Amino acid sequence: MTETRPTPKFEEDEGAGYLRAVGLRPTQQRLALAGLLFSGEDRHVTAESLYEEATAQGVRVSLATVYNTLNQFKDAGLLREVVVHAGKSYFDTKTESHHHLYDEDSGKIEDVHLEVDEEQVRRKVEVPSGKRIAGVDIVVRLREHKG
Amino acid sequence: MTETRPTPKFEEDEGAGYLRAVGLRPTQQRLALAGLLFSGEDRHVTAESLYEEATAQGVRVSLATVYNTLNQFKDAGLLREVVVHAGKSYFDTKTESHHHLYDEDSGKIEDVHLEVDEEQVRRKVEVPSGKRIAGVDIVVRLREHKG
DNA sequence: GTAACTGCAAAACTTTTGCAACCAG
DNA sequence: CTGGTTGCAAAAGTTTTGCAGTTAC
Repeated sequence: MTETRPTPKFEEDEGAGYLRAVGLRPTQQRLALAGLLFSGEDRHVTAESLYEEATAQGVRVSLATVYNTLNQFKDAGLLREVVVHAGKSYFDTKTESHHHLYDEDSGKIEDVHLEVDEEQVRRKVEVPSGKRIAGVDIVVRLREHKG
Repeated sequence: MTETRPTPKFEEDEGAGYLRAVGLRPTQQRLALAGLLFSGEDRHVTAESLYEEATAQGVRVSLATVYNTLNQFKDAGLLREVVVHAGKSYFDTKTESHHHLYDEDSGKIEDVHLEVDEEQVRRKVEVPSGKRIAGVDIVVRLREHKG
């Protein structure tokens, strides 16, 4: 790998291999959605927002397939789910450890890097036997100053 | 503060004042639900779980009213919402700063006390003008060890 | 008495699912 | 070909809402 520029995780002409590598058949819809998700900057999407984006670009895909695809990508480790609102699922293309800023008024999510002592968390928390810590999520909630 | 015994926030015979203090008319349903929520230990409920509990005790209340009441209590500051799952709203009777352990398999929530340097968070985060940090929530997710 | 509140059912949303048609290999 | 995928519509699950009737004060 020649790391001279921000390497996109996904290349239009080799998307098929990218999906096969995680056990997913590279279908038209998956390739198109992966292209939207992984070709550029890291991003946060909802099923609805990705569906609208795909549709706007002329990609023929159903909302149900977007939901299914997002969940498949999540299970394959290509996406992370971000839980910030009880009524909506957000997905983040950045899978490395980081945390989130959530604007409760607009619904916008941004990444924030906080040094969390995961070791401190592991020491503080009594993990029941048979269980493991699947993740530590921090959400910083923003609201308008006036109520 | 004389903290010699676990002071219930809510006393059956003075629940009315407790609700009036936050601007809510003490109706039968609100008194009954407040009794369930605030008479004993701190607890975590969903609308559904509280509705079932109330119904089991013979309290006549509708699910819609439980939803409305939980949201009114939240707005009044008597409850905190805990967002751990995109498809369900949880409410916590403990309103002081603390964090949560969430078992993704069973859906159970427990409190966990982590010393988070809120000041560090405030320094790290660029708060847009007109916005304030409404809260910093940490969720430690537990899953079964085998996948 | 009257405004606030409740109950019910319906509506609104988000997400999942069943199944016939379709497509990748 | 053949099984994995997709699309559609329907179903499922949670939460909100409209409105007539009830209740607190």
